[in-house]
Amino acid sequence: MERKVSLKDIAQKVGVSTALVSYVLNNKRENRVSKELAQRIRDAAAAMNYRTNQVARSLKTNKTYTIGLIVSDIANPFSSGLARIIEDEAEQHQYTVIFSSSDENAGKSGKLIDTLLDRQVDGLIIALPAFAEHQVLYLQQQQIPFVLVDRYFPEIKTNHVALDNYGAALKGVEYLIKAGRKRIGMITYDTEVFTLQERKRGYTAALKQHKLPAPKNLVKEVNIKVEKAAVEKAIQTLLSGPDPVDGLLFGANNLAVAGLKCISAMPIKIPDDLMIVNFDETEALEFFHAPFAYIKQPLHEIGRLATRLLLEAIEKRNSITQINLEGELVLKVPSMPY
Amino acid sequence: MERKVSLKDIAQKVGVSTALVSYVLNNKRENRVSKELAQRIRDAAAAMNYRTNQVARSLKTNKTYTIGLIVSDIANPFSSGLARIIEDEAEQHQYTVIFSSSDENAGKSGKLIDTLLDRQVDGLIIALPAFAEHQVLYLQQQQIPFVLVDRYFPEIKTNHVALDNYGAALKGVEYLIKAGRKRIGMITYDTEVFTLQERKRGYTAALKQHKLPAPKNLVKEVNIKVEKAAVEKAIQTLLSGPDPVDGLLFGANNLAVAGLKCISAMPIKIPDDLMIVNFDETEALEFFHAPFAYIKQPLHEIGRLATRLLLEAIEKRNSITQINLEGELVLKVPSMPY
DNA sequence: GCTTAGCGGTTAAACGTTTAACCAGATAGT
DNA sequence: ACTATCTGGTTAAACGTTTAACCGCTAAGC
Repeated sequence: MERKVSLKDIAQKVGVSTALVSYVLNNKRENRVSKELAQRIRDAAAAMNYRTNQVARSLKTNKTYTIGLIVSDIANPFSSGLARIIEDEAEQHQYTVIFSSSDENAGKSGKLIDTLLDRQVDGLIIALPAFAEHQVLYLQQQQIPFVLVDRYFPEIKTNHVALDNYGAALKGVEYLIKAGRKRIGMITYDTEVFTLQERKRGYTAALKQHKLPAPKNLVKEVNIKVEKAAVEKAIQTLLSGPDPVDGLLFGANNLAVAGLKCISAMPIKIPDDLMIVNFDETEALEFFHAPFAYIKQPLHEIGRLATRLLLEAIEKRNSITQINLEGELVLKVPSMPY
Repeated sequence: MERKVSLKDIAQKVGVSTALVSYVLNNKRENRVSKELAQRIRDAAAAMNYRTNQVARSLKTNKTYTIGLIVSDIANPFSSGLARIIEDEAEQHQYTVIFSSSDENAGKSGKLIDTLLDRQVDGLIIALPAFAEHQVLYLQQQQIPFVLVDRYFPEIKTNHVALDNYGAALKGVEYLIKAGRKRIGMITYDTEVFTLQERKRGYTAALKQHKLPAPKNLVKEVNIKVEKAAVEKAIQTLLSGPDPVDGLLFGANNLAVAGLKCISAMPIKIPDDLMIVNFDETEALEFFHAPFAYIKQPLHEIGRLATRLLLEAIEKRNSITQINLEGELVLKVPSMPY
C-alpha cells in the first residue's frame, strides 16, 4: 500500500507551508488567506485525492468523534434496533459508533469499557449487566461522558434513559384487572437487573392497588440458562391445578415466546381462559394465533434521547438528566385465519 | 478531564526514558532490560493507572486494529446476527469493529466507505447494495483489504463469502417438484442485487431441469418501496384464476412474511393446496400455523470465514478467496395447536 | 514621521507513541 | 593488548495533524 497523500504532499506541490493547507482545508482563518491561493490548494487536494487522516487529527485535537456502544447482545432485536437509531443520530453529527456485546456479563463489560476508553472514544452509551455498579463509578471517576440506556442503578446518579418499567408493568396488569381477571401471574427472570425488578414491583403494586391477593407463588422467576425448561415448568404450575391463573404477565419477550409455545400446546383458550400481557414488541409473535397485549417501548425515543444526551455531555460537561419514558400498551389481534 | 497519564509521566516518575517504558510495557527487547528496573516500571504503570493511548499508537504504527463493517441495516436480524459473529471473531484477535448501515443505497455506502477509510480502519467487511461496482474498484485501487459478504459482483474478482444462492434456490424448488408440485411460482424483489438474481436463476434452472414449463408470469418481482401492496397483488394473481400455483418460492424473508400474512386470510390449505419454500430463517414465522420449508444460511460460517479472510488479508496481502456456502433446506412444522 | 492595523502567509511545537540507531562500560576471545 | 560482543540503557526522529505565535510588508491614522 503506497503511502497516502498527506498535508505535506499538498504543501509541497503547491509550494506553501502545511499549516496553510490545513487552514484552508478546514476553512479556518478564511479572511486571512487569498482567494486565489486557497483555490489552488483546494484544487491540488482534490487532484491528489487527499483525505484527512482522522487518527492524526484525533491525536492532536484529543477528539475522536467516536462513541462507544455497549449492549448485551447486538444480535438481539432490541439492541440492534437501538443501535440503528443511535447510528443515525450519531451520523448526523459526524460521529461514528463502535459497538460491542457484553452478554450480560459484568466481567466482559468491564473489559469492553477499557478497550473503548483506550481507543479514546468521546463518550459511551451503555446497557450494563447486573453487578456492574463499580463500572459506573469508574466511568464517573474517569470523567468520561456516558449515558446508561435501558438499565441503570437507582442509587447512582447518572445520565440515563429507560422505560418507566414500574409504570408499564402496572399499566399492563391493570389492563388485565379491568378485563375482569382475578388471578394474575407473572413470569420473569431471576435477575438483579433493576429493569426487571421494577417490572415485578409494578406487577405487585397493581394487584395491591386493586385489592387482589398477591400470593408469592403467582410469580415465577426463571433462570436464563435453563430458560426453556424453566418456563415450561412455570407455565405448568401456574395453569394446572385447581386454581389456574386467568391472566399472565411476561417480564420479557423471550419468556413470552417460550411460554406461548408451551401454552399453544395446552387445552387453553386465549383470551377466554387466559389473557396475556407481554413486554416488548417481538417479530416472533407476528403470527401468533390469538390476541394478546404488549408493552411497547418507545425505542426510537430512547435511542434518540440517549444519543443527544451524550452529545450534549460531550460538548459541555453539564447537569445530569434522568429520563424514564412511558410504555404504550398495544393490543395485537391476529388477522383471522380463513 | 485532567490529562491522562502517558509514557512520559511514567518515565519521569521512575527516572528513565520514555523509550524504555515503551519497551517494557510492550514486552519488547526483554533480554535487553534488567528484571529489576522492568518491574519498577510495571509497578509504576499500574500504580498510576496507565492505559495506552491507541490513537497515538495507531498514528505511529499505521495500524488501528479496527475493522469496518457495512451492512444494509444493522437492525435487520440477518445483519445483526452477522455483526455479532464478526464481533466475536474480531475480538479474539484484539480487533474492534465499527459498523454502519447503507440502507441499500449506493450513495450512502460510498460515503460510509470514505468515513471508514478516513478513520484508517485496517480492513472492511461489506455487504454492498446494487450499482456499487465502482466502490469495489475504488477499494482495490486503494489497496485496502476487504471482503464482501452476502453480496458480490461476479465480474469483479474479490474476496467474498456468500451463500450459493443459485444452488439453494434450485434445491428449494426441487424439493417442491419432488413433492409433486407442477406449477411453482416465485416472488422476489425487482433488484439487480446479484444474490437475488442468482436465486431467480436457480428457480428457473430447477424448472427447466425437471422439464416443467416456466412461463414468465409465474415469477413476480415486487418493488421494495411498495412491498406490502405489491406482494398482495402478486399473491392474488398467482393464486386466483383458473390455474393457481401449487408451490411457491419466496426470494427473501420479508416477502414471505408479507405473503404468508396475505395467504393466511385466503381459503388456501397449506401445504395441501400450496407448498411454501422461503429464504432465510426468520423469527416472524415462529408461530406460523402451517408447515413450510426454508433455506437456512450458515450465518455463523459466513461471519467467521469473512472475518478470518479479512484478517489474513490484513496480515499478508495474499491471494483472493471466493467462498460460496451451501444452504440447508429446513422443514418447519408448527407445534400442534391444541 | 511615527505608530498601528491589516494582510497573507510561515515557523515550530505539540499530541503520545514506536523504534532504529547509538553509546558507555564490562566482559570475553585471540 | 587489542578487537569484538554483550548489557542496559538513551537519543531523536517520525507518524499526520493543529494552532498559537510570529514575520515582513503595505496602507492608514494622526
